[in-house]
Amino acid sequence: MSTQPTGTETGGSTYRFQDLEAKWGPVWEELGVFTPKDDGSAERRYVLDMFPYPSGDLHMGHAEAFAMGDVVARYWRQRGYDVMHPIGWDSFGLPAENAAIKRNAHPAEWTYANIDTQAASFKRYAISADWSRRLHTSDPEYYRWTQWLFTRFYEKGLAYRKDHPVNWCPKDQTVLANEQVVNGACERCGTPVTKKSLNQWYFKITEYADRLLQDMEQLKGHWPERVLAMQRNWIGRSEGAHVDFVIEAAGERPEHKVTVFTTRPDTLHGATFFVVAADADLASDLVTEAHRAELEAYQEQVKALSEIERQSTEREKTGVFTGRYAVNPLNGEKLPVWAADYVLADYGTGAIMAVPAHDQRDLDFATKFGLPVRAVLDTGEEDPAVTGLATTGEGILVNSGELDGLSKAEGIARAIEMVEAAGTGERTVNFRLRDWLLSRQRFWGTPIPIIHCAECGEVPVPDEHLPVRLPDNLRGEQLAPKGTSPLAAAEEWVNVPCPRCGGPARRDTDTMDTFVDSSWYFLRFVSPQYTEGPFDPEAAARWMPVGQYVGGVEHAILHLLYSRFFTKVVHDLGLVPFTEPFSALLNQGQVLNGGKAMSKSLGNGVDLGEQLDKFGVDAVRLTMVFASPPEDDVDWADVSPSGSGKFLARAWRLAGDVSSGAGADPASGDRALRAVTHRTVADCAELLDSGKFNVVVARLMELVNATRKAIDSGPGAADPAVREAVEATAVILSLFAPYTAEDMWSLLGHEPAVANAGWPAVDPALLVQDTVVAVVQVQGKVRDRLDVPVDITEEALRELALASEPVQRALDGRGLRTVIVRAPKLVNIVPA
RNA sequence: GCCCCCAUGGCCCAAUUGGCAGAGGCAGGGGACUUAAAAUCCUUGUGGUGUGGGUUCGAGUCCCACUGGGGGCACCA
Repeated sequence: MSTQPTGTETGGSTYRFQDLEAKWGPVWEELGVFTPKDDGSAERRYVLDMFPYPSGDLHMGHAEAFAMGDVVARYWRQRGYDVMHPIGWDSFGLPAENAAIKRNAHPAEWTYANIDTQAASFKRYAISADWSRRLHTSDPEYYRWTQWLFTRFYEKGLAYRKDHPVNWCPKDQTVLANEQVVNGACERCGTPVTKKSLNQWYFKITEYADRLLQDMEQLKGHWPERVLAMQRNWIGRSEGAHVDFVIEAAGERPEHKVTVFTTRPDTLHGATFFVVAADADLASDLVTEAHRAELEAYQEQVKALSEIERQSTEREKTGVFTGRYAVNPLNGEKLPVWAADYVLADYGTGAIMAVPAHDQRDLDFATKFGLPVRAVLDTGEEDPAVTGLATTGEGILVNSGELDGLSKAEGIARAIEMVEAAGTGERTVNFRLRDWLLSRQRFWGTPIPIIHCAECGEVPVPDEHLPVRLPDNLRGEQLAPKGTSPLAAAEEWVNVPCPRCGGPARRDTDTMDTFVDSSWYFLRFVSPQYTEGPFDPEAAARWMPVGQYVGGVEHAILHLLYSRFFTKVVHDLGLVPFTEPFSALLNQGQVLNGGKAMSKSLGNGVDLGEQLDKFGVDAVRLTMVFASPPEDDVDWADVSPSGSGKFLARAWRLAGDVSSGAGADPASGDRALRAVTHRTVADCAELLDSGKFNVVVARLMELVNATRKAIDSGPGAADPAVREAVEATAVILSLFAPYTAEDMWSLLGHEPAVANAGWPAVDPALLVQDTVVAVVQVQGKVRDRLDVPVDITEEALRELALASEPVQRALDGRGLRTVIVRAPKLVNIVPA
């Protein structure tokens, strides 16, 4: 007899996942069961998985993430909500361009071919997506509105250009946002990043720093705490003061006012020198002619460092004297002004007052260059000048004039009052967050809709001329990175008349970072065919915010912060009533193999397609969900897709065994099995609401085991309670294993689709037990178990417990000190 | 260096939020069926919850310290 390696057989029928996948895929396709009604007949809910980048076919990571999102979508649908669960592609980006260069092709060819591959895989994977809302960010119909939004940002002053030292990836030949630099290297290719001074486009996300921080209050409890912590960290709010220092005139150089940011104004009297960022214009402005050559040599030296070297905290401090002196506004002391690279040009004001006694970096610098150290806060520790360790704790101010005797906190408050009174400073809040550098010198992205005119300057492309389409005549080598955008080479595309004056003008040749595209796609999904704007505001108000967002924690800062920013701007434009895009966030874990992330270099990759061929879609999906809590990593070496397959076969066989007719009244069925069924349904709902998907599967396995037992050695296959149990199993299983569940539903005599069967009703009467087992402890040790009525009184239970023979034996004649009674479950007797 | 999370049978993981440590699965042992095997079914768990303290009648759960693992930030003034 020939057997399928994965088939299991009983009573003449065999579970073959291949057959089920072939049978039900087309049926669902025809039914279109996953398009929301959007008619107000049910409460709307929006479930969204972070849309994929089309790099080849789907992989194990997609399989996990989308399995999780689909559990939520399918559960909510069973609960009767009108669920929107769309799918699309983040289809602009460098890999397509690199592939095009290599194959002398257009990036669109590679991109759309991969999208087709992934779309087919998603269908096989039975994601309950609404395919009618499908979008691709590289479609002109989409990026038209990315450009439209850019124009709105521009009009509000939230998109601007500036000359600034930027992160430059020498390999990708493009600039990078701060968020895309990881440990001094390009997050995409790992190449050490260098600095380059360029004129680039920025979004003024810093203007929203406070709101991005404040509004996280709404997300608490619904977003993973660590994501909120990372964003908080990234925004980096710090309270302190701006203090003005006057730089004395020196020879040909006039007097100059420089503001510093400090979190420790209480230590103003401890400032012994002053430092400006070496790479800031300020350094060159201040330096005297006598010191200019030295500064310039130093600046060259700084520029030559890679970001990795520059960020090393091991590195010795370097710097040069500028020949100038700053006057301490509090005590009139003259402080030498140095230029150094440990002060950052783009944090605070790019200049600091150095207090070596109470700041380790300043102390290291002072030690290196023989500058004085003066402690002004007595912390009870040894003198930093002697130990080389700056003191940063609490203490009492000394050597600080009228601040003497105050605590650190009092000193900070008083010092701010003093500079404010003197008009030389003010309380302020500073953020670590920098503006978002959005322009890229590459081809395959959204063109920046700006025209540069010699007469009119920057002129936005009028809305009615959008989209600014990418030229389609560039391919292969013409797209090779050369440090300027390949678009610049498309002369007939670049040269256009100025929309304002009609004179000769040139298009901006940079494209947008793909994170711009993905910062609003969740809005486009609410009305993907809308032509009057990026989205229909009414549809957005109906569907948004997203009720459950699912994706990897690698986007904790980048995508999620940018999307929050975009949503706030769109809110300020009056287009949406809400200020946060994602009410709840689930970060699914990674799929590992043998304790490590799958990677080509380790050779431990697992191919999703092979797994699906071998075990079936349902078994792979079930394995992903059952392996661990959703947010934990899944190690493919530790799990058993074949075990999942066995369970599915076991569940499926139940449906074939049911011998009562569809519609049989369960009321007459076996009460014990009914109680298990209803308990399971009730518990699963609670578990799904709290995201414990793995436990739901475990509970479902229990139900299947109980049902098997009922058929084989209980009331038998004809008992209506068995049908009730199997129907509940099919519905719950449909969240994880849609093919198997659908076939069970069909075997039970129902029409498709089980996805719309509705969550089983729970009869509360079946959840209450009339007796429970009460545990009787003596000194915390279990001595007896009593069958008692659930509603037993404390007194009655106490009496029963004390009367128990094993308890009396354990007490051994000792008297009672305390008896704790928690009716009906527990009695703890403490002997005297 | 700073911050956050985690630690339960050989492994992946539950434990109604302070009340009997073990639900589910994997692996392993035993058995039924079979000429045999596969498949299927039945059956099988002293590890006391990383370590040391503490609170409590009672701690996997709360508090403190430590160890181990994972993650984030890191010249941010």
